[in-house]
Amino acid sequence: MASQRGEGELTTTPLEPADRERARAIPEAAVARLAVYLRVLSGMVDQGVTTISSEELSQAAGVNSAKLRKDLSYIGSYGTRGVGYDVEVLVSHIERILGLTRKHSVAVVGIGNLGHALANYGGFPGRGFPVTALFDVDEDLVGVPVGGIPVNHIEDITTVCAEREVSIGVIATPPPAAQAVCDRLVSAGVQCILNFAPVVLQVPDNVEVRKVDLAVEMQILSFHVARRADEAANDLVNGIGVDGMVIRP
Amino acid sequence: MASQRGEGELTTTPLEPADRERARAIPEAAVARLAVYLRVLSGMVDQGVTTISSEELSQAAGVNSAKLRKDLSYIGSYGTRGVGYDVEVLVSHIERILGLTRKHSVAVVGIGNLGHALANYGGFPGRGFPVTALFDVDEDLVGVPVGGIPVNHIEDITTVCAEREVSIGVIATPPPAAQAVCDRLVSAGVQCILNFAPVVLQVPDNVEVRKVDLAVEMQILSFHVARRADEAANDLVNGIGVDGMVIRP
DNA sequence: CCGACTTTGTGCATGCGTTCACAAGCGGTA
DNA sequence: TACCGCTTGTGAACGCATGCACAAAGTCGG
Ligand SMILES: NC(=O)c1ccc[n+]([C@@H]2O[C@H](COP(=O)([O-])OP(=O)(O)OC[C@H]3O[C@@H](n4cnc5c(N)ncnc54)[C@H](O)[C@@H]3O)[C@@H](O)[C@H]2O)c1
Ligand SMILES: NC(=O)c1ccc[n+]([C@@H]2O[C@H](COP(=O)([O-])OP(=O)(O)OC[C@H]3O[C@@H](n4cnc5c(N)ncnc54)[C@H](O)[C@@H]3O)[C@@H](O)[C@H]2O)c1
Repeated sequence: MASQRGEGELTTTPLEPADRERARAIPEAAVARLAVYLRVLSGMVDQGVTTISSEELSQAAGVNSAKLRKDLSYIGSYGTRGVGYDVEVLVSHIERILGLTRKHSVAVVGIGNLGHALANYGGFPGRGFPVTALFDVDEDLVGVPVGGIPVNHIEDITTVCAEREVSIGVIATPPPAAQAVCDRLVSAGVQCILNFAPVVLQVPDNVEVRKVDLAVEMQILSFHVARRADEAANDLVNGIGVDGMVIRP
Repeated sequence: MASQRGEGELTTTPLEPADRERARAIPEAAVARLAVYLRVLSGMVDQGVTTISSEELSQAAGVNSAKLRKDLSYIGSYGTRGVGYDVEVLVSHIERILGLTRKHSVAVVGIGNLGHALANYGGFPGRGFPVTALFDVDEDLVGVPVGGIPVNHIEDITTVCAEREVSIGVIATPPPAAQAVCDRLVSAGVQCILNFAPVVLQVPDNVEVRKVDLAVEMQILSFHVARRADEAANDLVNGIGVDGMVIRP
């Protein structure tokens, strides 16, 4: 079912066989960083920077320069030794590898607190992710435009997603509704899902899910506070003050 | 400066020496999963489940059962062979390791689209993360209550953060303001920052930053679509149809 | 009390990701 | 053209995380 629109997508920007091999091999972690490099590089273009070294770019992106070079090497050799990288060339290659040569239409499901924020957010279209459809179960919301797009009823999800060629579905419903919404997105042919609801979604193999769980993020931060406070306590009993000074040498 | 409130925190829930060693050794990836297990287990408690096996819990959390057991082993041996884990015991141990035995007061900076959603969100307080302070630079917003809390002016950040013992700062301002806001949070003594602005923040070593970058998440999804479409194209030229059937054997 | 059955906890192998360190390559200069 | 200094690209080593497979340790029925 999901492959119905598949053939149409094959016509966009065919990759060279060599690139194909590489794309398969890029580690997930490197992909995430490539997206960050892309953002930094876009800023460079705006500032009129034409060339950048791995050292400079790695600083701006907050990573090790060796890691940066390795990440870039996954997508090919587009630098000039002794000089650095041509910013625009790098941008276009990263965009190509990340599949940003075509637009990815986004649907948001659940137009509550978070859904409103997402729909109103101006940052996505400019980066190739136009929000083209909004869905909610609340009759009072249906028809109301949010961020310029009228809310559709969740029942119409299959038709509307097909019409607008939605490729990414964002789930911003309460947790109990998330799995059902996910199932509907999947049967509407959406293969990429970004989930804000704190639940583990079950999906078929051909669907990619990423989750954003703010409570988990905070708990990780909490863990580090606790660990740090504990190390301080530990150091204290070992005769080292909290500011690093030795109390009783 | 950040250590001013440090000593007060040392009094909360001292860990046993054995736990201390363990806490230091827990891999970051495992910490993130422990938070997920905790959420799932909390749901189990509500359903009246008293005991759970690693197999069941791993299913519910969407991970491999061996990995789950290894993760749990980082925090100690609290299971019963042949039976499984006592849900409540496990909950309390994970909470202890994650430092959730004390509340972590949260401040949100930048009360725009996203800041409003965060301030109105009811999910944080119940998980030990009460939002106790809101800040914005916009005079029209100052004094207006959002989610029950009046917005303070950004200039008052140091005083207010100290008063309300803020331990986590959330940045939801436009990107150009993020680094300045971050610096102010840091000098106000906040050691944990959750950043929604798509910029790389520079912070001292004793401050922990986590970022949530939705555009990056979408680009990762985009990469997978591209890779998949490409594999399909590849299979096609090798004589395999998009639905997996061989066309010309 | 015993033996069969269940499930944990972990040693070990494997694979992935990071980092180091340097040869190869390029531009500039004399 | 030949040399010099700079930066890339990557082989190789290391460390961390994952998953397997099984001994150890417990429960439960008889
Ligand atoms: N607001 C936040 O800052 C925040 C933070 C972290 C996580 N989350 C998570 O994001 C999700 C949304 O949060 P929120 O604060 O926007 O909630 P909300 O209650 O404000 O909005 C939920 C919306 O989903 C709609 N909805 C409910 N069932 C639906 C269904 N079956 N199909 C379509 N729409 C449906 C509701 O009508 C409502 O408009 C929740 O799962 C929440 O846990 C939110
Ligand atoms: N809205 C979203 O769904 C979304 C999605 C992804 C990322 N983001 C990011 O989150 C951030 C906030 O997005 P938003 O849509 O809420 O923006 P917004 O423009 O709606 O709100 C920003 C708020 O920050 C305030 N502000 C500006 N400078 C400030 C300063 N120096 N100190 C304190 N407050 C200040 C503004 O007054 C405004 O109220 C942005 O960086 C954006 O890129 C937002």
